[in-house]
Amino acid sequence: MGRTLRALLSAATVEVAQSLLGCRLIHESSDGRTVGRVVETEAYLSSGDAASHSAAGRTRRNASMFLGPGHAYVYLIYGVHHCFNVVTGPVGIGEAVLIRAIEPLEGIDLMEARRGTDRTVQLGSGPGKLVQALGITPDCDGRRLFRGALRLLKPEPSWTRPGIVSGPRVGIRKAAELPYRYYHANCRWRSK
DNA sequence: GCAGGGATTTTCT
DNA sequence: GAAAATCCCTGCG
Repeated sequence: MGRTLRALLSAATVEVAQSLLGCRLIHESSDGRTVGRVVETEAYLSSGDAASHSAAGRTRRNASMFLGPGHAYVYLIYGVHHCFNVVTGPVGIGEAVLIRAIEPLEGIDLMEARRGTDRTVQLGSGPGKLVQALGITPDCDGRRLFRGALRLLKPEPSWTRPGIVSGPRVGIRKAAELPYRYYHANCRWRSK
């Protein structure tokens, strides 16, 4: 047996960002069940990372980043969209992995209805898009991801991981040179 | 196909 | 006042 999900999420954040690739993100809502496979992530650290929301300390908005491994951090971006992160690092430290893209696996009809498109490739190819497709809402912020309506699962044992590529993070100016974005090579589901 | 701009809230300077 | 871990629509070719 490999590591438990709990152990996997307790590793160093840049390692978790890579281990999360291939994991499944499941949301059971009153509308139905949707499942996506994580294919693109970004790590945000607690020190030496000016782009991290935790860089200036704890605020009401980023409080969930400090709750410890396996919590959800959901925040509003550009006043319009929400982004979903998996909190990492010890309690009180303030690190997280932004989920930037998923491959739709189950509940694709529901995802298309939520997104208002029948273009399956665009259901999860961006951090705001996947939040909308999975029906993740701000009240998911701070919740634990090991059980409950919104949860993470490790990849199926039969699943084989494609090669992992890293590069600069997207949409930031500070610390933009740090190669903390990870994604599967040759993956049609990642963001553009 | 690609560039440009609007939406709209929180945070920091 | 401006930037921000974004997305979508428009106009133009």
